[in-house]
Amino acid sequence: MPGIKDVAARAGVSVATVSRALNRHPSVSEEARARVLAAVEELGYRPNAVARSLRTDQTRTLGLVISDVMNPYFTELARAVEEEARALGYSVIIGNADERPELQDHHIRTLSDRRIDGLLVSPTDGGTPLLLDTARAGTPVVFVDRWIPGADDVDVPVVRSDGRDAVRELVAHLHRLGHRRLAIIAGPAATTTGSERVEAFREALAAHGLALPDDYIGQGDFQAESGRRATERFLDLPEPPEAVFAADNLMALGALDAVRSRGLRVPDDIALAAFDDIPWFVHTDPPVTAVAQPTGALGRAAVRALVDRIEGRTARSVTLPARLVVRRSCGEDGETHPQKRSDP
Amino acid sequence: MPGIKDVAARAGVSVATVSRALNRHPSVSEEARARVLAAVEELGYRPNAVARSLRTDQTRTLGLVISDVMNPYFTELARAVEEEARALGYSVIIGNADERPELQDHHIRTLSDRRIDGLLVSPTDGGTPLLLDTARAGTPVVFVDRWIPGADDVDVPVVRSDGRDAVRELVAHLHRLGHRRLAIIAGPAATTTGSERVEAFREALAAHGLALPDDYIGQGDFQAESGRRATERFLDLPEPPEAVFAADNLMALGALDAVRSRGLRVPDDIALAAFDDIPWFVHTDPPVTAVAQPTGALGRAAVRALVDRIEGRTARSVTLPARLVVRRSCGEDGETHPQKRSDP
DNA sequence: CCTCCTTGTGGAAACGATTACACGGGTGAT
DNA sequence: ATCACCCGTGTAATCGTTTCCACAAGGAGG
Repeated sequence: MPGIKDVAARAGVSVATVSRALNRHPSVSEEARARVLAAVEELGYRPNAVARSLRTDQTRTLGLVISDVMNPYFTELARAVEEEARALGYSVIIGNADERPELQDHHIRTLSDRRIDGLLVSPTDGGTPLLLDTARAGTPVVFVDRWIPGADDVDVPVVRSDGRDAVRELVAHLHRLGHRRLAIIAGPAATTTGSERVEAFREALAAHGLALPDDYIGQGDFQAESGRRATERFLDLPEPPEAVFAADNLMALGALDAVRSRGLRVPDDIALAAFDDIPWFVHTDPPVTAVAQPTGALGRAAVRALVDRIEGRTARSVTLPARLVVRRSCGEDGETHPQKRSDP
Repeated sequence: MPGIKDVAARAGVSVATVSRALNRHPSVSEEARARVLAAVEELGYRPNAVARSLRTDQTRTLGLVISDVMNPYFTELARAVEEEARALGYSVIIGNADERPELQDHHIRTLSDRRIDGLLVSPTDGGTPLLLDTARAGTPVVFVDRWIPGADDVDVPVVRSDGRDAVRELVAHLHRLGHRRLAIIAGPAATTTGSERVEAFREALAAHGLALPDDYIGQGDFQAESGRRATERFLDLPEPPEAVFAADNLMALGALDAVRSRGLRVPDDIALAAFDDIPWFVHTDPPVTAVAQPTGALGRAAVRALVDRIEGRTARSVTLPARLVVRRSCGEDGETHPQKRSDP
C-alpha cells in the first residue's frame, strides 16, 4: 500500500505539501494541489487512519455499547446511530453487552484502548465503576435509553424517551376493557428502564384506584426466557392477573410463549401489552398493543449530543415522548380511543 | 492518560523493558516484571492501541459488512461473529450496507483505511470492483452467506449454508398438502442467495413435475416492502398461486402484510413459507414454516476461516446444511413428517 | 533601496508504542 | 585464563501522518 512518501515523490513535492493539499490547508498553490491530487489518483493512495489518529489524537470514531443486539429495539437504535454518525463524518463501533456487566466493561475497555472520540452507552444492570471512571477521565459519554445514577459530578447527557404518558394511556385502555388485576414483568431493578417503567405503571394504576401487589411484579432481565418464567409464575397464582404488561418486547415474546404453551389465548384468557413496539408485533397472534418509542429520533439525538460534546460544544439531555399503539392483544376496544394522539 | 514512559519512570526501568514485560517477552527478570506490573496497576495504564497498531501493522480487528442490520438473520450472524472473534482475541467493526452498493463500498473503504486485519462480507447486489480489488491487494477476505463471482483469481473462502435439501423437503411438504401452483419471491438476481434459492426451488418443483412460470417469480430485494408488492402482484393474477415461498424473512413479513390487508388468511387462502427462520416466526399468525440456517455456526466458521487466513494458515470454504422447520403456515400436515431430520 | 509582510514550500520533530542492536556482566567449557 | 555464549537491559530507529518552524521569493510601502 502506497504511503504519503510515495505520493510526494510522484508529485515532486514534499510530504508536508501532500498532507496540506489533502487537508485543504489554504496555503498550497493550485498547481501543487493538482499534481498531488493526480498522484493520489494514480497510486490509489488512501491515508493511513491509524497513523493519522496517532498524530492528531482523534479517531473520528464513536463507540456504541448496547445491552442486546438481538433485541430489535436496539438494532433499530444502532442503525439510526450509525446513520447520523456517518452523516457527521464519524464511524461507529458497536459493542454488544448482552446484558452482562463484565461484557460491558470489556467493550468499554477495548473501545477506550482504541481511543474512540466518544462513547454512547445504554448501560446494563450491575454496578461497575469503569463506565463512570471513563467519563470522569475525560472521554465524552452520552447515555441513551437507560442511564445510571451517580453521574452528577460529571457531565453525561441522557437521551431517552418518557413513557409515563403512554403507560397512563395503556392502563386507561386496559381499565376501559374491564381489566382490574394488572401485572407487570419488570426489567432489572438496577436499570433505569427497569424501575422507571414499574413506577409509571404503579402510578397509573393508582390513578384508577388499583394497587400493584408484589405478586404481580415479575422479575425479568429483558430477555425472552425471563418473560416466560415470570408469566408462568403469574399463571400459577391462585388469582392470576387479567393483563400482563411486559417491560420490553423480548419478554413479551416469552410471555406469549408461556400463555400459548398452557393452551390459553390472548386476549380472551389474558391480555398482553409491551414496552417497545417493533414491526413483528403487527403480525403476532394476536397483534400486540405496545408503547412505541421514537427509536430513530432517539439514536440521532444521542449522536448529535455526543458529537457536540466531542467538538467542544455543550450538550443537553433530551427526553422524547413515547406513544401508545393499540392493537388487539388486550381485547377489542370498540371504536373509541379518547386519548389517542396524533403521530408526533 | 499515562503513557508507557510514565510507567517506565515509575518502575525505574526503560520503556523497552516495560513493553517487553507487558508482551510476555521471555527475557525480562521476575523482579523487573513485578515492578512494571505494579506501576501499571498504580497508574491505571492501558497501552494505546493506535500507536501499537501503527508499529506492529496489525489492529486485531475484523470488519464485518452485512447487507442489513435490521434483518434478524444478520443480527444473529453478527452476534455469533463478535463472540467467536472475541474468543480469538479480535474485535469486530460492523458496517451496515443496507442493501446499497455505495454504502457497502463506503464501509469497505473506511475499514481498509482503518487497517483492519481482515474482512468478512456478505456482499450486496451491484457489481463494484472495490471489494475484489481489496482482496487482491492482500487484505484477507471471507464471504459469508452470499458471495460474488469473479473471486477465482484470489483466495476468498465462502462460508455459507446449502438450502437445496431443505427446499426440496419444503416443496414435498407443500405438494403433499395439495398445493400445485407454487410461487417464489426472489432476492436480487445479482446476489447468490437471490438466484440460488430460485434455482433450488425450480429444481425441487421439477422433481414433482411442476413448472415455475415467470409470473410466479416475484422480484424482491430482501426488504419487507418488496415482499408486500410481490405478493400483491401474485394476488392480482388471474390464477394466483396457492403457496408463496419468500426468499428471506423480511419479505415473508411483507407477504403476510399483503395477504392480511386483502382480508385473506394464511394458510386457508394461501400458504406461506420463508427462508431464514427467526424466533418471531413461532408467534406470528400463523406460525410460519421456514428453512432454518445454522446461523451461529456459520458466523463462527466464518471467523475461524478469516483468522486462519490472517494468521497465515490456509482456510477452506465451508458449507453447512439448512433444515426445514414445519409450522402451520402451509396447512396442517397431519402427524407424518417422513423427511424430518433430527437436529444437527 | 531597504524593510516588512505574505505565500508556498521543505525539513524535521512529534505522537506512543515495538524491536533491532549493542553492551555489560556472569557462566561454563576448553 | 580465555573464549563464547546467554541473559537482562537500555538506546535509538521505526511505523505514517500532521504540523511547527525556517526559509526563499516576491510585492508593497516607506
